[in-house]
Amino acid sequence: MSKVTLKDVAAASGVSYQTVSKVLNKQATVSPETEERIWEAARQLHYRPNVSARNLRTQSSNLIGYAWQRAADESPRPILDQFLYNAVLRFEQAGYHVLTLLTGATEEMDVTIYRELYGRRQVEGFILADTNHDDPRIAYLIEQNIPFASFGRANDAWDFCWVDVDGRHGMRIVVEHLLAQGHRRIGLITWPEGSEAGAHREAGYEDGLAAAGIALNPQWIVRGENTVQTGAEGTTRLLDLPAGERPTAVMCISDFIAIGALNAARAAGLQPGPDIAITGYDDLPMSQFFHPPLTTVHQPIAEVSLQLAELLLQQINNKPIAKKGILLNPRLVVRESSMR
Amino acid sequence: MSKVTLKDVAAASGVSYQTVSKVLNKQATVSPETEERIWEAARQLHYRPNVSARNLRTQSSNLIGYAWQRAADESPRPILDQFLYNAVLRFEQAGYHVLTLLTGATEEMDVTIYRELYGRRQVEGFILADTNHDDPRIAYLIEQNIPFASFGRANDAWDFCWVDVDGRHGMRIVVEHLLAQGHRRIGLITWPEGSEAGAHREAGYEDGLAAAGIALNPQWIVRGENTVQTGAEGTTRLLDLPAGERPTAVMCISDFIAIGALNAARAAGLQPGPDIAITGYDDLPMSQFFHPPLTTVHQPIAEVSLQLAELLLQQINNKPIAKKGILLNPRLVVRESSMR
DNA sequence: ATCAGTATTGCGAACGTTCGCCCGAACGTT
DNA sequence: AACGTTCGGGCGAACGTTCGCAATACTGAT
Repeated sequence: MSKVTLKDVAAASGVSYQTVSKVLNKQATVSPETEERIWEAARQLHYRPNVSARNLRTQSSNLIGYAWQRAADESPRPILDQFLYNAVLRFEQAGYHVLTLLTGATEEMDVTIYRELYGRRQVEGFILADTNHDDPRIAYLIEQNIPFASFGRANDAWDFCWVDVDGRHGMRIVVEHLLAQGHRRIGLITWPEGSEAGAHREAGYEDGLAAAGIALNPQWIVRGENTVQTGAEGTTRLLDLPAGERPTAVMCISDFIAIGALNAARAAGLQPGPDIAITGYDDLPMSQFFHPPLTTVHQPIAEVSLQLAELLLQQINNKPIAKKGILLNPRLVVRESSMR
Repeated sequence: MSKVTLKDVAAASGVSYQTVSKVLNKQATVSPETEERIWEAARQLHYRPNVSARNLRTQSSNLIGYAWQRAADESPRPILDQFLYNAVLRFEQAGYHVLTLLTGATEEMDVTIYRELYGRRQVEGFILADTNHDDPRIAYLIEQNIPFASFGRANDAWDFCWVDVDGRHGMRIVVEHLLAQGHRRIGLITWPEGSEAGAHREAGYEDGLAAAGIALNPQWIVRGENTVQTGAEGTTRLLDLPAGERPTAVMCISDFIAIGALNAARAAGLQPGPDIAITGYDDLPMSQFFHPPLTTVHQPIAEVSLQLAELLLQQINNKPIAKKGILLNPRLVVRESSMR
């Protein structure tokens, strides 16, 4: 049971072990009889190639690294899990496996794990997520010329492979939907400044208002971490504005925040939908079951991971890459939380 | 930049490459000066050991396989993600990395992926989740004597390493809580028969009723897949029972089902909590933000993954194992959905 | 009968480590 | 002055593949 090698198969079928290797890799010109004999022996002995030996010889590993970033607050990220699932799916089709790494809290340390894994030839490339402006990981990977592709953009000047969902467009269509519902005073609960994705989505909010000729009111914008509590406190603050300035609709930059907004609105005696419109962003699996069901923006996650995998595989195999950056469109999902 | 090997470091420091290996692995008796010279050269040249070569020589891979099962309905499993995160954390501390595999829909095919990966010496062991009675994967791994540890039990007669959360106890404390609230007619919405975890939880439900001297009413038990819809339909069915038999409390076997129950109860004009008690199981991150917040059972997931990793590492390193099965206690989390 | 040409298979080498054993020199001991 | 001991380090071998080229046998044509 222990370990059967090429030599064992060779001995069993009466040829040299190198010939066995060639036959098993379908790159030999041998007589049909010996070929069958070899295959039969391999089957009988349950031969499996040793990946370490193969990798050493071929100077490859067929492994992709994906570093999982976990926020300090332990909040899970259903989006990323779905993302990971689909990426793994694509990579396995291409004969690659995915190594799941963990990345610490400190940004500086991040780079070491990429450096080590690639330096040791353990992985052939990386998939990144949760990227940000001036992301040190991206800077490092570009500089070292290490194959990678990221979910999310970074600095515009940097030249690398990425796939992103157009948050600017996503937020804009939310605004347009709310305008169509007759809303004129629209609040926004968003993340702290400094987030690349956040900046794009905020731009979409501004675009939408500007297109409708509505002047931006700074008091309509509230910031906080990506928590339910932020949504609750932000909504309370917006509702405390004087009647003439108080928003009749609240856009949240994530479903997580939106659920806090829903709760706070109800606590204030308002029924989300008829009394105040509330929208989210991400379309978490649960969001359709909130009370009321949440209007939100759905991102084509499966498509993102597919394209990302494609980009990375092309780099690894030195294929020409048509377009390094791919921007996908999200889709508005209207539910009761924004219907009068 | 390409690839610097032991020989390069040896040439730079004027010793044989085997000596460099020993020094870098801290198992050499050399003079302090040469040692420092070697380290310095390794640092300057950015030497990183080639894992394939090392693995080939040492007959190890320092890799653990974890096969991710995805339900056909695409529903994500936040619990499992949290589980995976903590397991990876522990393994990385021990110098292992985790390979994330995908497992198809068909149960038979499952075994091949385990067979291949272990046979090719790509991984040294496996972590399993979502186990069931007569699980073919477990049967195979036991038979082949492949190191593994599973989240969840299987057949009692099988001897293998597992960690589980005591669902029987979990459901029982829910019953006791409801009894204390004055409920006597308690419904149960559960999975289809044939689930190991389901059977344990159902037993806890029965235990609790029996201890209180309440006869089990078959009509109180409704079954369906693990979806929100099941919860909604099940609740409606329970509420349709004649007044004398109609449950005043509905226990759900998962939070997913419970959210459907909450919605259906409200749709029937009942306020969850005062009018009808509803409980879940799992304590999803979102559950505390439902409307009303959901009473549920919290599982010590981080502890589960820690113990699981420990069990697997002990097997791999041929350490003696004190206890092959570890049963952890869950914790009741009382929220408004079950408070009058 | 000789020769080129092709079909089949063998062989040496290399990928980059780790491990056990050997060897020379320096040391102190009897 | 001869003899173990220890220290510092070198050397051969092996882990299991893949790959290019060499070698043999067999085919058909001249």
